Parts: sequence; C-alpha cells; structure tokens
Amino acid sequence: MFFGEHTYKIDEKGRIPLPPKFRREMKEGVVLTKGTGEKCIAVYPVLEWKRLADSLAAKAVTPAHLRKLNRAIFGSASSTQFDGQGRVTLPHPMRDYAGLADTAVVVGANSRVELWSEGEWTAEKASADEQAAEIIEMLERD
Amino acid sequence: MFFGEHTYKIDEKGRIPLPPKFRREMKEGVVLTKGTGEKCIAVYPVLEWKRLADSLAAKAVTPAHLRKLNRAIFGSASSTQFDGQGRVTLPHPMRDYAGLADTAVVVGANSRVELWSEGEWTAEKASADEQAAEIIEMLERD
DNA sequence: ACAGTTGTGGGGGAAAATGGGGAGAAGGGG
DNA sequence: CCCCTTCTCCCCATTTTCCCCCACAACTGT
Repeated sequence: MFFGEHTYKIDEKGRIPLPPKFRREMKEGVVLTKGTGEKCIAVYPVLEWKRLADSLAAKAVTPAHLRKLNRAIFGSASSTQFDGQGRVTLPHPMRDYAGLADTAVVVGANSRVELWSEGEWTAEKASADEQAAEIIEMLERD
Repeated sequence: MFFGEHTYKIDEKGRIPLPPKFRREMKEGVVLTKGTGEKCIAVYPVLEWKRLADSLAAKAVTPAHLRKLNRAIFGSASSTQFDGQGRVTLPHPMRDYAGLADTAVVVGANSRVELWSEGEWTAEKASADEQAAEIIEMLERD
C-alpha cells in the first residue's frame, strides 16, 4: 500500500529515488510502464505487475489478440532494480512520454506508484479533487 | 520474460545486437521465424520454440495436415546463435519480409522477441495500445 | 549532541554498440 | 576442372554508454 506525495530531483543520469517506505515493499524489483492514458510513469512491484499482466492476458480472445496484447504490455514496460542509494533509472523514452525533466512528483496510489511532472500533476490533482468532490456529493445525496 | 523497446542498427552484413538482458535468456541459441501475420521477425529461445512447435504438432488432425504444418513451421524458420559481440545475423529473405533496412526496433513481448522496422512498429504500437486500452477499460468496469 | 539514514552528486571501470578485416565454404561460369 | 566471386562466420578494435560504487551534506529520531 503506497501513500502520499513526495517531490524528488531527477539527476542528470535519469535516476530518481523513491521514499524508503516504498522501497521496502519493492525489494524484489519493480516494473515501469507508461501510465494508461495519463501522462505519467507507473511503478509496480514485480509481483503486483505479474498479477496484472496475467489478468490482462486472460482477456484475450484469439492468438492474434494475445500477441498484440503482449506487445502492448511488455513492449512499453521495463523491469529494473534499485541501486545502492535506493534510486531507479528511468528509460529515456518514458521520461519523454511523461514530460519529466529535473524534478518529479512521486505519488503513492494504493498498489501502484506514479511519477508525474509537476505541471501534469497539479492539473491531474485538480481534476481528481473535483471529481472526488462530485462523487462524494452524489454519494451523500442518497 | 522479455521487456521493453530498443532500437539498434543493422550493419551492412545483416547483423543486429540484442539487449544483454535478452541474451542471458537465450544462451542456448535462438530460432528466427517470420511473424505470423505481422510484418516482423519473431525471435524465440530454442526451448520456447520447441514447446511451441510441439504444441502445434499435437493439434494436427491428419498426417497430410502435419506434413504441411511442418513445412510451414520449419521451412521458414532459422536456428542460429549469437556471435562474440552478442549479435545475430538475419537471413536476407526475412529482412525483406519485415522491411528491415539499416535500423530495427527490438521489442520484448513476454516469451518472445520481435524485430520491427521503425515504420511498421509505430503503426503496430498504436493499434496495440488502443486494444490494450479497451481491455483495461473492460477490466475496470467489473 | 550524536549516530544512523536519506537526498544528491559525480567518477571510474566494465560492458555494450558499432565497424571492419580476413579465412574458409559454397556456387557459378569459363 | 579450375578459378573467381560471393557469402558467411569468426575475430579484433574503438568509441560510447551504462552501472556500480564512493562521497558528502542534510535531516531523522533518540
């Protein structure tokens, strides 16, 4: 379970540290993927990621379907480890995709961790807050 | 398990390197085949390849069927090894089939590795992403 | 105040990407 | 039948990139 919002620097080699609490749940390594739809990088503990990939693959209806799916899932993913300082190196294509330059916001999102550029994150947060307010209001109406 | 998307040059002798992580899972050699349907070259670790060929052969219903299948499978396949620099040589017919000239995109797709021309790959990726997004949406609906 | 932990930066060494050279096998033509 | 060409391996060389390790400063909690 990942919580909270932390801002870290990305050094010139493309490395970023993760909060110590997060590392402890990711000792076996992590898998990085592009966020689905959102302009961010998603970080999963390997185990969690395997669960996800399997449940996705199970939805494929034909072999051709499955091949395509594997391409999308595995092709845009990257398996990696923490270095001695608790950092992970972000592949260039992903950094570009998420618009990450010299700082990133590390967001705990339950079973997943997300990396956002500051700009994208404030925008996303605003819309998330707004939606949450709407949803809560809806719930309270009943 | 093969991950990620890497771009490499094909030298004038038709050789292409594979990422070191991939090589380590392919020490015993690889089998190259034309992609089934897709305009790419598929690369299997020999062991994975044998599993595939066997499971296919088991499904043949008649001897004639099996002969045809064997021709199709083994006829267009090519078994090879890495050279000292971690490269494999691509047979000419396959390069032509996949439209590979001087650069190729090496895509990890779970148990298989695929080689694409840059053009074909961007097109395929777009459609694969789209399909994956649909399935993810399906999953989230439940 | 002190010790251990964490964020940040950088340097050095090993490995990887790329490019050629040359020997040997295969094939085609004279 | 022989020679020449072509293709295919295997080896060597060079540059670049990446990864691991070390260093220091700031901060934590005790």
